[in-house]
Amino acid sequence: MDTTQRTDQQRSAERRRRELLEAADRVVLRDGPHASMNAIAAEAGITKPILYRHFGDKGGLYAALAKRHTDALLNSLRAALDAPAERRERVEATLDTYLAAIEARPQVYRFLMHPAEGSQSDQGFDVGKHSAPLLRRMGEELAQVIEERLDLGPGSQQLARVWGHGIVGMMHAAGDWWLGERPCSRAELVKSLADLLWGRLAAAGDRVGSPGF
Amino acid sequence: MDTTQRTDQQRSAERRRRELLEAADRVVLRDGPHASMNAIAAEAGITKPILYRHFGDKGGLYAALAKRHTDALLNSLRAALDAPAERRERVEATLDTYLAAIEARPQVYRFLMHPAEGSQSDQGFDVGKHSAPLLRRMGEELAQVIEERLDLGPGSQQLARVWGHGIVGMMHAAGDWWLGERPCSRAELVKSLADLLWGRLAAAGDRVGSPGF
DNA sequence: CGTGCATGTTACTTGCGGTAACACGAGTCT
DNA sequence: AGACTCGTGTTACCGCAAGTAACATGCACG
Repeated sequence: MDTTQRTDQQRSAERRRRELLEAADRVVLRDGPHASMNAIAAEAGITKPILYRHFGDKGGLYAALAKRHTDALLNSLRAALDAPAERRERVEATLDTYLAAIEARPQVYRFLMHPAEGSQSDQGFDVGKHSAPLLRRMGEELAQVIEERLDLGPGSQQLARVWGHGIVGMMHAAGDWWLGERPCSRAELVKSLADLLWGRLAAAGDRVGSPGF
Repeated sequence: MDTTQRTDQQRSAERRRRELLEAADRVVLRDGPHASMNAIAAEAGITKPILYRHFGDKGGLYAALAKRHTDALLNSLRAALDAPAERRERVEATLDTYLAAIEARPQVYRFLMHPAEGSQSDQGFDVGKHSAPLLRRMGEELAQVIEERLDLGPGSQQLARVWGHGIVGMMHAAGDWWLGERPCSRAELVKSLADLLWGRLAAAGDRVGSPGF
């Protein structure tokens, strides 16, 4: 039978693919996202064309690589998001999980936000493709949780999606800035962001010099 | 005197530089951020080395190009942010201004978020550099406004910066997603985001199936 | 044995960023 | 006037990375 054959070959190919991905991971984490295919192939102990046979092109490799890390991070976030605790606690835990992840492995994080290399087309208007898939997936995921758990009245689905992407973007941008400047501890950052989401911006009083109008 | 000479030459050089920037602008808007230096030079009616004499390298050209658009956008945003109106109105006006800008010229917007090409180093850890300067500048600007206008108690400066970057990130991510999928009108998006900032997330009730516990 | 077929290689093409070397024109100094 | 400088422009090249073609090898199956 050729089915057993094929599965054997498939297994072998998948194992090989995983090895290649791990090698690529090492190189990308060492040299940054601009690592060359030659370097990755060398790290894996082989030569370029094999990479191309496995992943098509550089974009394919990077997509596969990104998927691993993205899946891992999303799993952590889901755990924090679904924990049996109060809403504020869950929000803070999720923020903290994300920030801890990007703090622990900045290169991974940087790579994930960066797949703007091997993309195709670039024709005209396909905006919204360059923003990392990680952000989109996190946004959709969060939107789903929001919509499942919160009672938002009419138009809830759309509102949840806006909020999902918005909150993820807030987390991302603040984290990016924080990682660069380290102006405060992670816990302080988490609390500040949660306060923002809890409406402290709207609740704060005006300063003396600017009375309303 | 050579001063008058020099100023003449400077004037001429600056005019030339502006012409080159406009040509580059046309090409980048037509071909996307991956436009080649050759293409830009051709559009300007000259050849590569001149571009390099004026801008150093591709990163320099892109930085100069980005600065123009960034300055323009920031001016619009400042106007909306400083308008004599209530806080909620100002926030909505600012969001709307930003979204209108990226809606009107997606390519410009895409380019501004994209200067990950001509960057240097890429050594190890300089995370926080790849995120577009536009986002950073917007974040700092907003932080300043927040800190000037709001009474946030102790630690206000730090809090304002976190919020500035966070809000800008929220606006950016939501705008990026919205521009790609167009799930609703601009006005609806603005209102949803403002609601988020006004604490509606914290105020919303739980859905039936998940009673906290 | 020969026939597939996956895996691996060397060697090449193409295209881009960046640079060196040379050429022309206009104003300046003596 | 002639030499000198200096900004502007060119052609032709280097180095490097993505991607591909063509060839080699090991191994199963008939």
